[in-house]
Amino acid sequence: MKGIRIPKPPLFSFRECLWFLDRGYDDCMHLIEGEILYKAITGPDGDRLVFSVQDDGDCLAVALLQGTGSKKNSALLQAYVLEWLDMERDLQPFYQLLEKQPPLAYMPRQFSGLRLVSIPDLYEALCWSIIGQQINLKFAYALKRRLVAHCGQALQTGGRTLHLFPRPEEVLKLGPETFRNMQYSRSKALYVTEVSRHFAEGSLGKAHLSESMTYDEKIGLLTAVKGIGNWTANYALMKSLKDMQAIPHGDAGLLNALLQHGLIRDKKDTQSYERLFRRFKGWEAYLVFYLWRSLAPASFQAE
DNA sequence: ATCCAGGGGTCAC
DNA sequence: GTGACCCATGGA
Repeated sequence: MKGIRIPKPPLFSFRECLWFLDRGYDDCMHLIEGEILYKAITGPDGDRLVFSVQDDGDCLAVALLQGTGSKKNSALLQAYVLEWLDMERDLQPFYQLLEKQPPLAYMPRQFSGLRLVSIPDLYEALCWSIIGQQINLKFAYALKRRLVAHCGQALQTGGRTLHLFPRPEEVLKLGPETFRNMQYSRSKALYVTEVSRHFAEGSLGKAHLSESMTYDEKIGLLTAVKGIGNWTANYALMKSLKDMQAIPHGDAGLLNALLQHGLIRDKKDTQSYERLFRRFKGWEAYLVFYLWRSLAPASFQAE
């Protein structure tokens, strides 16, 4: 297969996306070397693919490093990258809204071209959001790495190791002792198991959250699962289904960012909170993502 | 030492 | 519907 070239849309910055993926945490689901991004995914027929993405002028260059170079896989990779880096969205209306809010007006310039980097695999997104509940991110990434190392598949390519997120069936094989050894709390272990069971049984999946459903219906479906609360449901809708209405209400980082920008007086200032999000109707998830972006430690701010 | 981290469940009122 | 409490661990 020849490499794929994907034209970059306006207001797209691979560097900003790369910055997000490499913002100082030890994420085991991709690898970054210099300006090259590596990832492994599983195709619909179980094909395991390793690929790289890098900037190439007015395009992104995607190269298949491991797996069958079929036309089908080529199309799959292209679709995956488009979705992963949210390349098919016109950010112009969002930037216009930001510019109307003085505390946020710097964002279109400072974070220009940053896309909502997603987690296309809903199962992975839900597991990750459960793992990340309440604990600091560094510890959360360590917990994820242990789970992936324990029951995910590792692919070796040219001296690099890329991991596939475990299948729910693999996670269901883990006993309580294994989770405890990985420093999962009993609740976390239970919630991850519950989600795995639903996916393994086919009672939950992306197909259950069709685009014809309303936002409230999707939230209701997700929060019916033990361990998925309002925050987690919204996080998953935002990061996996890219539902622009999704807001992880109560999120500590979100509230801190709003405070820092003077957009709310305190963490109970629901009036200002709701007024702000009303102004960003249709772009709520992007606003949250950009606010999170603004929280980056100075050492990881882009130059 | 104390509080907070990209929360959620449970139970009392 | 709201509030207190627990879970578990690491970082500041």
